Amino acid sequence: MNYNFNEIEAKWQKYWADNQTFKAKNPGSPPSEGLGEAYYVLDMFPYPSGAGLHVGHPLGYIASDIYARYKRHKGFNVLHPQGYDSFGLPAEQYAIQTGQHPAVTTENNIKRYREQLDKIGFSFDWSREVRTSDPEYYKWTQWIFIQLFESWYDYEQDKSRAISELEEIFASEGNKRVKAACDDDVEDFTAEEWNAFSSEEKQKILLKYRLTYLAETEVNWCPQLGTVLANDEIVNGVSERGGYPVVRKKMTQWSMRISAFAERLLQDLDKLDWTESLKESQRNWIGKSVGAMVEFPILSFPEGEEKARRGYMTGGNNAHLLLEKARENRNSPTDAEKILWNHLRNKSLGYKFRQQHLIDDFIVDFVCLSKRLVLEVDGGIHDLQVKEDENRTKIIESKGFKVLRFRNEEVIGDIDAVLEKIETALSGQPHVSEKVQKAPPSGAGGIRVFTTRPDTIFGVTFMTLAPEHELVKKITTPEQKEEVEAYIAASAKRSERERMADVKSITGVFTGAYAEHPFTKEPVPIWIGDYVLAGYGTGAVMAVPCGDQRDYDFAKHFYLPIKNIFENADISEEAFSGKEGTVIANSDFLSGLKYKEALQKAILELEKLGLGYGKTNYRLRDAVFSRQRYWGEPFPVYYVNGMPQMISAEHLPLTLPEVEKYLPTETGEPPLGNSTEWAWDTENNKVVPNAEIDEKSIFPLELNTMPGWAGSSWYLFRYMDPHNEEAFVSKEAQQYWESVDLYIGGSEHATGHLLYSRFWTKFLKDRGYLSVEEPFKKLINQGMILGQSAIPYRAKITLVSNLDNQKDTPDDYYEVKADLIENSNSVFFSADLRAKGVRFIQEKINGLSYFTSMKKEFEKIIKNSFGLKLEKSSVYIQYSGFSDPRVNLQFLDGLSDNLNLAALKSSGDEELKNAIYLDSEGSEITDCDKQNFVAAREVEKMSKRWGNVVNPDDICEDYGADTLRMYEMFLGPLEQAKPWNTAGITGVHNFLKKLWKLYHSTPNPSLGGENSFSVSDEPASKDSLKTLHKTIKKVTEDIENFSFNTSVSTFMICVNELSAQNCNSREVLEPLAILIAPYAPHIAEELWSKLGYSESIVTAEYPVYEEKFLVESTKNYPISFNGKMRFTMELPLDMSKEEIEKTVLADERAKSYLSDAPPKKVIVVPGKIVNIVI
RNA sequence: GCUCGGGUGGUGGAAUUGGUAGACACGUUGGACUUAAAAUCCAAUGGACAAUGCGUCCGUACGGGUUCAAGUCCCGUCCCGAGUACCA
Repeated sequence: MNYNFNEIEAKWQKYWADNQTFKAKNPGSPPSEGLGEAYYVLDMFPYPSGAGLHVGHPLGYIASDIYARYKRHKGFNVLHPQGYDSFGLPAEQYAIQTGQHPAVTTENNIKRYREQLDKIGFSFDWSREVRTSDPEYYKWTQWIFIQLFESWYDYEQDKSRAISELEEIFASEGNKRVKAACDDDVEDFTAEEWNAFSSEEKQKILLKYRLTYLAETEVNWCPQLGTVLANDEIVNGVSERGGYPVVRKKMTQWSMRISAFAERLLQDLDKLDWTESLKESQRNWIGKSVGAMVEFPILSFPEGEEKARRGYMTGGNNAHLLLEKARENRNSPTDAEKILWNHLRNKSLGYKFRQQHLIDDFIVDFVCLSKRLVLEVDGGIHDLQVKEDENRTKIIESKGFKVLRFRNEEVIGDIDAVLEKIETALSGQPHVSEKVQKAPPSGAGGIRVFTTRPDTIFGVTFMTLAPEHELVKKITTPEQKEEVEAYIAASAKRSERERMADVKSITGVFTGAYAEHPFTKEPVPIWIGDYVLAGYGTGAVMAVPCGDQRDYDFAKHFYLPIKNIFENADISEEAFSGKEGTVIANSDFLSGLKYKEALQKAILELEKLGLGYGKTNYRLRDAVFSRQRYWGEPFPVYYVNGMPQMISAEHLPLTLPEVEKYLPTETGEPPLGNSTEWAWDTENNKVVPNAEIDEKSIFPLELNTMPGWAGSSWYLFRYMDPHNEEAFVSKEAQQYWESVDLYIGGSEHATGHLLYSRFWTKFLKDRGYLSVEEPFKKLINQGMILGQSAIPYRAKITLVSNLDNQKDTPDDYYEVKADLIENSNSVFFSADLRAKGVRFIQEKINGLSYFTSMKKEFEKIIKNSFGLKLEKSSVYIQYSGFSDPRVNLQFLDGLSDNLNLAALKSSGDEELKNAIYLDSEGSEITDCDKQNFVAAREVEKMSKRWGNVVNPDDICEDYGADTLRMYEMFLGPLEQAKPWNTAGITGVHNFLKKLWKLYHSTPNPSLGGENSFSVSDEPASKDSLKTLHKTIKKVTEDIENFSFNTSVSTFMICVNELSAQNCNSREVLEPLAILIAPYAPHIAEELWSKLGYSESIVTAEYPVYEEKFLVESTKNYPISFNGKMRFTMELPLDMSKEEIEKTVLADERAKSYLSDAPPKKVIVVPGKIVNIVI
């Protein structure tokens, strides 16, 4: 019998299906005893696309399948399910184009997927299959959504709680003391106020606390896809799917308050057995930064806004003039001022006072900022200005200050009485140290910035706002208005992409306004610049040019001052960004302090002033949860007076309605708006036609659907108890299986799916529905299997280099005539021409631009493509797109690299059709038959478009599933990306044939050459047992370390050795079959049944490694001289060090290396090595 | 820029705590079997020198260092890949 893999594999696949071999046992259902220890192995479930599987897809499934089967042999009750993430864009796009219902497309695709998967012999428990688009499944997705709606996040207890508990708190004590995750614009209210609110007002407020909430947010709108996208669905400023542009737009959307979980999501990463790089991605995404929120009061406003202001110095919208005046006043105080200052300075009264200080547009004589107390000393002339003084006092008091007025005589005559009055006033004023979270203390408003370096606050020389910052319009002076508006308009036009591509250019405009430095009280000019992002922090920065490179560049560019506040730092060329060990200088009370001390001190002082507080900022934003699509979970939501209401859980699922068109409606509503039956009857609890909406008992339903990650965020729990109609998972099942022990999937989900499902798991745990905090204990990212593509090198670039000036130009270059390049659409050149080193020279330099941002990329291309190293200053380019086009592999002549130009030119691609092709000599190809054009090969993603997809079905047909499984593992480490090369598969296939032969007798040609099964019951030889146990040891270690490639090698070595030993002893071949069963299950089953077993091999006990078979009495010692191995010697292992040394040195070969001189030193490591130093 | 991985034959890749570098396989070359091819089997295969063997030298991106001994540890440099990016 020969190894007929097709027959064997079909037979066992049928057997497994018929016998439900891989059905995992659940607690509660019979047989409930002896379940064994639970082990949960999960693959990321696939989206069933129309293209079917290629050989890259099963890689992770094979690895997890091997592990699952291994664990079964080890006696575990293994849960190894599979399902489909079956809601998604492609089916819907297809529906838009063809009108075919996405459910039909999806069903067909799933069928195809299942067929393909079945052929590979996975040990999935298909009785537990889930599909996210199945109403019985998404019923529970909707249910979880409702739970989120009914919850809020309590920072005090650091967990999610029921919204009813929050209502209780509001009713009994208002919201002041509640530390909850909520919207920014929540206003304080008391219990009385709360109780007096109408039901609608209450709902509005509660919405700001719910873990899923409806709010107008700035979203990423993708016009081409007609939907919004989450941050993780955008790659490089364009949509992940389709690569369409994305714009910012304000829309009312459902959001998930994932930001409330930021700290837990970050902290708990440490508990997980994930790769460091993956954890790092999540850390990056969460983006925690610790620092301070600081407020810079705004000093000046343009005329016209608050014109009525009067003071001793009116009309001053130029704060620096005021400040100059203040400085002047400080330098020439009146006698009374001098006396008073002597009593106030240095915190003599316990509080810090400042003199001649600017408040709004007024210079006051003295002020204690932390107590909001202003002292004025009036001289004689003020008698004439009583009215103006009153006015001035009023305005200052409106800013929250108390004003005390003294006359010169009072101060000079009885300073003690004056001081007493001041002390009384001070004690009567509240201490302003409250965090500046709510309205800023000065009524005029301030600019709030987030900084991680409050210690550098004395280095602030200007501020920069994002162009979109809401204050920009308010503070811009009339003189600057035109310029500022032009700048805002220009930067609004620039797309996200342009902004990213052009990182280096420095742009910005002065607003004309000034802010006040919280400590020095000096004016700080306010600029706008698009290096500041509206979306991060507060959209404003305090610029510290000496410590931040971007601020530094900005300052240099606009000739703004740069103040050095670091001891011994050279900032003449660039900013100094050192932290640890840095000593702050030139910074008032921070001078001489080290970074850490200064940081704390700065925050403390800011808090005292009421102008700042320590704050932790996260980059993680709340996730937008609405999609304007058809093919997704409907929200269980209807609207009463515009307020969202949940459909109660017992009426779920709310199933997707039928629509005629899958496009948005004419009025721009989502596709569900096309449905005529999409209203909710609250009396009968069912969906009714839209026409019946009366806003009394029948209300409109939500038109958006949920995003793709909704269903995938919790599916792991559904597998535990997939048919439960009472709950998404029973407590019993969940507590038995806990969470996923091993999760395998692609790294592209690092910041999407993996973060969201951690979030939902934590939430469900908080609310008591789960016993675990994290969904995936161990996670492995399988690398991608790549295909090959063919590339004609594009030469549509104009390059002028100063190569002529360089002495060492390559001899072997080829000149391509400039006019050839100029006159064509595209020029491609043969890969072998490129290899020679090509140089393009154009004589006329017309319209050349110099793009800094492209330069680096270009230099790389020149270097990689032409092997030329160019001086940085020598490259000038005219950009016209560098990407080389990919050509479908079908255009290659056979297996060669030669492009079939005739076929290519008759293809549909305009560019390729009209292009000029240069052969290896650099001349244009006119005769496609005689001249060759060589395409370059590149390793990249498999894609139907490029014809480089390898189908696993074909491999199974030609070599068998066992070969495919082992070969995919053999390719290299699981986590590494690697190119597919079908040629190499023969090695693995031959191995399986050899394995088969071990169990069969040598063919006898006279009997027709048929092998027959033949295993002897004779005891195995010592060597064979040694081989077996060596293999058990290594394979077990490898499997535990997920080093599947090396275990395949180990099997090969084992079979090679056993073949050489002519081993056919049952004692060895039976354990070997079990060892290999996880990898090549079909052949193992076949051999197992031939060995006489009627039961499947899948639960056969894993062989136990026994050391005694490996014990050696001798060791082949490598003998090295000065560390270089020269020869080996077979010596007994129990030989002592001294004896070894003696024996080795006595050896003839050793003598010849020593050439009679005694060795300097002899190192003997028993059992390892002997090294002789000469 | 930052973070995390890497850099070993013609190729994919092995190499426990530092201890015989290149396991295993592909490819290539030669041979056997065949009318022939395929399949199968055997042998060789890091490079250079020597070539009959004995051998010698050089070799894990590059330059240093530690050590009896370095692919492995330390310092510096270069390059590649992935993620992320005016993150204040």
